[in-house]
Amino acid sequence: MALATRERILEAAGTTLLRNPNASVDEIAAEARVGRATVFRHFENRAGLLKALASRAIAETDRQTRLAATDARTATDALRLVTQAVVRAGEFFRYLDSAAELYDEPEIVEAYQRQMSELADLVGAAGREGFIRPDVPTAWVVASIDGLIWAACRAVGDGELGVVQAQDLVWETIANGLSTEGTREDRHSE
Amino acid sequence: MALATRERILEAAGTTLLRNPNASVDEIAAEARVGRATVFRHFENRAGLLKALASRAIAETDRQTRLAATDARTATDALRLVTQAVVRAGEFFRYLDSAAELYDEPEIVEAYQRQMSELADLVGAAGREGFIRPDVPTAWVVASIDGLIWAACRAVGDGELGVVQAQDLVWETIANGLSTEGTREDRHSE
DNA sequence: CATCGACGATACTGTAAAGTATCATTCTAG
DNA sequence: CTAGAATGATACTTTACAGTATCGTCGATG
Repeated sequence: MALATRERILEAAGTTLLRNPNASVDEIAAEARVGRATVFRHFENRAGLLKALASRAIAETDRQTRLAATDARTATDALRLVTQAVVRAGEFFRYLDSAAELYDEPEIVEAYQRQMSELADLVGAAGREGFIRPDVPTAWVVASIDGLIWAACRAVGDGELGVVQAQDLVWETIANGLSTEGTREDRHSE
Repeated sequence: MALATRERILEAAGTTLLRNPNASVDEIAAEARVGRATVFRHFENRAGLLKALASRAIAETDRQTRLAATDARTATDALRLVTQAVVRAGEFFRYLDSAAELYDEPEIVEAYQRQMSELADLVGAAGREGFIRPDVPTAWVVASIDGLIWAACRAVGDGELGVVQAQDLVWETIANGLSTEGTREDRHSE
């Protein structure tokens, strides 16, 4: 079936490119257990394949975040749900870490900036609810949430943490940091 | 001068590879304002250049962290100083984000794992001092510190934050998170 | 059973970049 | 001033990979 094949190729591209961002079409086709020519039957060229893969990641992230945002009653809650949704979608975009070729795909860059800007809006709204410390620059809030999501996706991908556990830890770290100081009574080791 | 030329090439490689991880030797040579052949006079091949660049980043990070660690009176303080030292050294290794070719340089991989393991040791010691919440897995503490350092280096490189500001924000976020909830004033040792 | 479309295999071309070789030039130490 | 070393420029070879074309096979569908 055409659709199943296309999906197999995208899936294989994701895992192969995560292992080696410069993987050739040969390698991707081999991973998908598909002839190399078939890849070019489904995608105009290598760049088209990468673009389709990125679009899939963006769409999946959008789907997860919109789904999450509808459940939120406050901006703070929305920020939490969206953050955790992105962690859940992490497996779809983790390969993008090293996808330098996509920097000059305006459609992809624009989508990334839109998602970042939506995150910044959410941070702003949560700040107006008093959730975010006023002395921390918004740029840092956004950047650090991004960094923590990245760390969580990586930890999940490496099998160090489960998805749910990672989701909780990300939010806990955002909200309260890692320290016992100020948030809980001081305790000594286990 | 041979040394100055070699240094110019390394510098140019850093900035060029940050912009485009797949940059050719041509581009690097052009950025260094040096003939392409000269690059091959100073480095055996492209991989050798990347390896030298990575070694330089590792050495610089080691230098900064060891310098910082000597000033520390407690493990918690050492963790803070080392974290901030790595942020300071960030410009040297930020290009490594997308340096997939280095994954099969055992010397480089081993150095990276050593640095991560030293960080884990420091986290463990800080935990025994009661600084780290006992309910947070060490793997997550290490991963999230890594993620926050990464975010800080990126923000500095993009001009969003100054180095000192980023150093403070990283530690503040590690210690207390971003939220006003449940957190008191932060403790700085200086 | 016959047809049509998707696929695998393979061979071919074109190109970009790595790496090598050579020679003229420039810089520097003595 | 001169010899030797470092460099720039350039031309060349080789290789890896993208992309195209072709043909035979397999499988579903009518």
